[in-house]
Amino acid sequence: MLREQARLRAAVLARDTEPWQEEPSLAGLRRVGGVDLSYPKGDETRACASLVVLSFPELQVLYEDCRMVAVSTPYVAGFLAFREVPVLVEAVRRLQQEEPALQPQVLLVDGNGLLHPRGFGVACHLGVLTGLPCIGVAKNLLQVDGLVKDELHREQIRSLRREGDTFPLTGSSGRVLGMVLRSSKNSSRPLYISVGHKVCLETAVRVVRSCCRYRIPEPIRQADIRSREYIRKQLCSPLEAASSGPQSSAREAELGD
DNA sequence: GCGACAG
DNA sequence: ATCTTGTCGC
Repeated sequence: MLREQARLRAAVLARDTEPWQEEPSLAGLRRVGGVDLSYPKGDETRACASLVVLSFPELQVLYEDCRMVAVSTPYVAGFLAFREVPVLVEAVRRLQQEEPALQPQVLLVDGNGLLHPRGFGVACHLGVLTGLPCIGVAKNLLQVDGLVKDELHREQIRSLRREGDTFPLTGSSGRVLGMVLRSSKNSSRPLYISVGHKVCLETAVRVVRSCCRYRIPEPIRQADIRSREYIRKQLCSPLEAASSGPQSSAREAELGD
């Protein structure tokens, strides 16, 4: 997996590539996508993956795809992409095939982009494999390249008084790996924004800010709501499967031999 | 052994 | 990620 990350990392573009990104007002941006996965509590093999596309700047849901999928790899810190990206790439392909006109101009991804142990988080990974501009949006700081959640960091967070306030995350390497953003006037908990693919950090922060009705940007929030609701329902309704039992592969495997 | 550990 | 209720505030 290390080899694979290094190979794909070479294809990451950390700068803007589209006309609307040159516009401080984001004029020309019409569709923003969001992805998220939710997991049933005990099950390590399945998940509900959802991809939504919202209109911009209205933030109305134009497209939604939410379904149970099989996940192959377990979650390992630093390798989240290997667990979540495969099914998300499938979701993007379905969208491109079934509703090409609703293709998002940028995708908000749960997790980090360049703010990663090897500079290639899930937002970069998904971006490279889909070719879509991606932005990493993490709810927690991944301590990397000298960045730590010490008292100084907490003080910097306290200094973010108004929504939209930010401060850069500069690693000991001198590189700015991401931006801490206060996305809501209500919550003092910030968001950790980083470049995923084909978007510069400044544009990334601008987009996320413009998508926040609450702390979590609307595209990701809508994807999150849908996937966890799907899990919640199917977790509370194994009752109605009792009437006509067509599924009995487990019993066949037992008695068959 | 101790602490970290996106989702 | 998931386990979990009420509660305080606008």
